Amino acid sequence: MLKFRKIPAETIRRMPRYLRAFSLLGQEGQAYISSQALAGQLHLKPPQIRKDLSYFGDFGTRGVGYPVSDTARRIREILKLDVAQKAVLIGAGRLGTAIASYPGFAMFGFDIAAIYDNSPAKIGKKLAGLTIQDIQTLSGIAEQRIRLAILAVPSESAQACATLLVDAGIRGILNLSPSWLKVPKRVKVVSIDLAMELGTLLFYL
Amino acid sequence: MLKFRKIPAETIRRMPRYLRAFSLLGQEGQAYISSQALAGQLHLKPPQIRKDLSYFGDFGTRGVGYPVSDTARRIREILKLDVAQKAVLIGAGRLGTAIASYPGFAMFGFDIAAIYDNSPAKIGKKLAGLTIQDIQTLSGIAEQRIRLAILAVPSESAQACATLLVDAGIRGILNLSPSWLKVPKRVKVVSIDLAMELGTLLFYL
DNA sequence: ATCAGCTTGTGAAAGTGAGCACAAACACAA
DNA sequence: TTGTGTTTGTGCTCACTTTCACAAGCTGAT
Repeated sequence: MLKFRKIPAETIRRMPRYLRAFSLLGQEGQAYISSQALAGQLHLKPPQIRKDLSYFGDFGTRGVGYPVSDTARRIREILKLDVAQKAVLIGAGRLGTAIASYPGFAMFGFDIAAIYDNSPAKIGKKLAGLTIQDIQTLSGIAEQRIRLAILAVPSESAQACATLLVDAGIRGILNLSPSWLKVPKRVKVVSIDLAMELGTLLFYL
Repeated sequence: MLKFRKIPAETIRRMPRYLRAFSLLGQEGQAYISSQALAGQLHLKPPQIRKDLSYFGDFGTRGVGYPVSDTARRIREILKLDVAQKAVLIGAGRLGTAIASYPGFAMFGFDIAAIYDNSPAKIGKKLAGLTIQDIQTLSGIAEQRIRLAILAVPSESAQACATLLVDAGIRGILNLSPSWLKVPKRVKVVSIDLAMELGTLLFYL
């Protein structure tokens, strides 16, 4: 039964990992998997997986485990990946190029629908099958119903781009620069800071 | 006074952000900054900053704040960045190329000293001033005293590369593929999973 | 139908981290 | 020297997260 208690942020973060695991198991033709077996693969504890999934309803069958394809489908719905999600990529530099062709997005039915940059040298060129467009024309994406953006620009330009994105109606930003973006509360930002992770590594060295 | 209590992992993760902030303030010529002013910049609460720094000793002066250049220097020591840290990059694909020229590393005195790949088409070519070497010759890095590796290969190859790295004496791995690496306990792994962050974003959309 | 063997879902406990509130300490003015 | 205003360092409390332990429920064999 679906609970109304608040779902922990950490649980949400793990859901894509579960989805990946269930998708892979489905491709291998496995019909069921127990929390214990899955925990072995993902290097988590079994109760954590059970509790995480239970926040969204009763996924499993006692004595049997979790039905692989059905659970994968339900997690896709939870993450809104049952419908193809379009995203816009800002920045066609080296990082943007890498992102544009990142194979990991495809598995999630994730689709980069447009690429923007501010460099005249890049505008008009092709990248991953898309024509790089002028960032000044960004407001045009409003009609395309794109709600997500991936921001792969230097940190100096990050805030300016973020403001443009918000004005263009974007609802979520994946920020790959080490800067904090000031956006309205309705817009969700997730930042990945390479140096931050590297620092962790160095300390424990 | 230096505490002997265990330092929270989350504190460690924030240290590189503090270092970046103090470095920038130093370049601007500011001599002191209070936890309140710094909290405003980093979007944290002042007590968090004070508590984080206090784990490593008494950095500040009451009534004045934190001495910018001195604190930056001490954080560099804590993160072992007072000596230039060499790292090896595995994977010269699009992501590897982006990493090789990522400007964020330079600020931290971080130095990519060698690049390896398994593709005959890439071996021998130049990337960011370095010649791409055959991954089969990876054991050669042992003499160079490189302790860190950045793993930018497809997830299928990640575990095989990680094993090679461990055998070559690497102590820390920054894993950019969405896979869990099985390594001896003495080796520290930090993974960045783009799809995981994206999933978070989608849920809150 | 009953029982043994698993596995899920979950209340409660333990562990971890964040934020408040205040004493201690410093600078500067009178 | 004393007083005012500021800022750090930290004990304590609250909130969040993980883990345990076990009842409830399913399967297949006897």
